[in-house]
Order: sequence, then structure tokens, then C-alpha cells
Amino acid sequence: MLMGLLEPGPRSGYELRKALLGSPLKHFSESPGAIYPALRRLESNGWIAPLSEAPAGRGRRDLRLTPGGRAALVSWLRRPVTRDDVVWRLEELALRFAFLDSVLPPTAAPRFLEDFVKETAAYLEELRAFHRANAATMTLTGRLGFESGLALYAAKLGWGRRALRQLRRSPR
Amino acid sequence: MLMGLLEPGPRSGYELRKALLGSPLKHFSESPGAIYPALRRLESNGWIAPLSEAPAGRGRRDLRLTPGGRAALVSWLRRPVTRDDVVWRLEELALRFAFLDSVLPPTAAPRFLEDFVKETAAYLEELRAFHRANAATMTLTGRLGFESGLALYAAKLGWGRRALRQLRRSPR
DNA sequence: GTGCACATGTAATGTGTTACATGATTAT
DNA sequence: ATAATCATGTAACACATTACATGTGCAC
Repeated sequence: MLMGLLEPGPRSGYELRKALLGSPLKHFSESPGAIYPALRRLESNGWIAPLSEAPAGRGRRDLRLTPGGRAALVSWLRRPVTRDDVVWRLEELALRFAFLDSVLPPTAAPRFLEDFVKETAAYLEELRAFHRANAATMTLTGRLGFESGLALYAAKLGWGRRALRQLRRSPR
Repeated sequence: MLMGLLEPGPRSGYELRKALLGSPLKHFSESPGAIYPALRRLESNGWIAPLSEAPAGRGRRDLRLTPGGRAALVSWLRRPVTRDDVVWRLEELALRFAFLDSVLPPTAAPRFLEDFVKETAAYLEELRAFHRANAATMTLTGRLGFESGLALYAAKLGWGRRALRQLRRSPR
């Protein structure tokens, strides 16, 4: 995510943090204790680098994406959507999708959505089968709680289909 | 979650793990490296205890909820639903709700849902306001990705309202 | 020259992940 | 006896959280 935010141009860690604080969607950490160490790790991987080599001690430090970092970002965004992504990392998928068209060609987004819709539809069918088989044995709130998961995946599937239609109507 | 699963009666760590593996909804870890250390922590807190005091070396070890553990479980389930829960811990909320009626009196579930609906509706309105204000400046997939978050919270809100109506029709 | 926001960090702690190890029990 | 499955665990590593610390630059 940090590299995706650096893609349009260099920014400081503080600005990256402000960008996260500015979004009302809170699926990822925005604490300095997570962000600054993460930036150091990206730097020691050679994926980002300070804009000016001057040591500068403390104080503002602008960071840019290196060519290697861009390649790593691209390979993250290119990863096919798998069942495991849908089951375990649903919000990371939304994040990947959001960065898609600032880094990859416009064909990438519909391809992503096709995979997403396919995997989500299959998984939702599994959830419904489980519900049919086990609803009778569950407690009342246990069953309703499970149905909250069903509602979540049904909504994500609906979103994926709508988004796909929209992309096809306006392919830009 | 582990204490909630132990509430109906003593079970071994392996059985708890099988219960997690058996659910198609995967919002929480089911790895032995997470479960067994967590059980040890609960044990050292005095919240769970082995059923038989015999050392037993290796091999099956059945665990039961202690009175203190039950109290901790109850206080977790009784916690009011806050905005922060909705924003940061949506799936933990679904889990808490699922355990509600096996531990608390039947009035707890509608109260939970009233708070949930109120907080979720307010948050969803914030998300929509942000969308109105910023959709024009976003990239195409950036905007659609944000709308996937909108769809998620709209679905959870709809679920909460339906569940509340259902509880009121059949108060048991 | 002092307060305040800007900007970056660190230390302690807890815990999840991955991969591996090992003992116990049952069936063949 | 042996294999498979039951059952519990550990070690190395990475990382998030919380709370705190510290320097920088500007406005008044």
C-alpha cells in the first residue's frame, strides 16, 4: 500500500500517514509505529529510496519508488485473484484493485474483476451449502451471525458484477 | 472465541481447532501455532483449566471454562458496540454476536443490534459524504474500490436491520 | 524566545505465521 | 509391528500496538 501511494510521486512518511488518516475506510494500520518501520524495511529492500542523499539528520525525508520497487508493486498488483485471497484477504483485494489503473494498463481491471466474481461466486455457493446443512443445528444468534458473513460476500459479489459492467460500458 | 467455544462444555485444543477448520468462514486464525499458545495464555490467566489435574505428559488434554473465564467471556460479550468496533473490528463484532445467546439472556441480542445499526448507519453516512466530496478526484478503480467498502457496510447495515426484525418477530 | 504543529522515530511487549518435531492411540 | 491419525507443541521470525521521546521550523 505504501508503495502504491508513492507511485504518483515522492512523499514523506508523514504525508503517507496523513493520506491514511484522511480516508474514512480503516482496514489497515495508520500508526507511526507501523508505518515508519515499514518504510525502513522497504528501503532496506531497495524498493524505495530517499529523494536527496543528504543525511539530513532528523526532519522531513521525502521518499521515492525505485525501479525495483515499481516492479515489486506491479507484481503484487498482477497476482491472479485466488480463492484464498477471497476467503482470507478480502480487504487486501479491494486495496489492490484500487491501485490497479494507476500502475497497470486498462485491461487489468476487468481481468481482475472476472477472476474476483468467479472465485467469490464459487465461495458464496459453499457458504450457502454450509448454511443449508447446518442452520437447523445452530443457536439463533449463531445462525444470524453466519448470515452476516453471507451478506458480506453476497454484497462483494454484487459489487464485482456492477463494477465489471461499468468498466465494460466505459472502457476508457 | 476459544472461551466461547468452551462454554457449552470441556473440549481439547484439537477439537477447538477442528471446530475452526470446519467453518467455511475464515476471519480468524486456525493455525496450531496460534491456538495452542493462546490456550496456554488463557490458562495462565486462570480463565480456562485442564479437566483432570493429572499431568498426562503429552496426549489429549480437555479444557474447561473456569468461573473467572466465564466472567471474562460475559464482559467481552456485554461490551457496548462502539463506532471503533464498526470501523476497525467488524468481523469481531459478528463473532461476538454469534456467541451472544449461548451466554447472555435473550434481551442482549436486540440491544446489540440496535447499537450496531445505529453506529453502522452513522458511519455509512460518513462514507457516503466522503464519496460525494472526493469521487470526482479519484482514479476509476480507486473510486470503484472505495465503493466496494460502501457496499460492504451497506450490506452489514441491511443485515442488522433484518436480524433485528427477525428477533422481534420471534422473541423466544 | 517560546509555543505549537510538523516530522520522525524507538522500546517494550505481545502475538501471528511458518515450518517442523514429537508423543499417543488405534486399526491392520 | 507398522502405519496412519490423533494431539500437542516449539523455534525462528516478522510485525503491530502502545506509549513515549525527540528534533525542526515557523509564527507571534
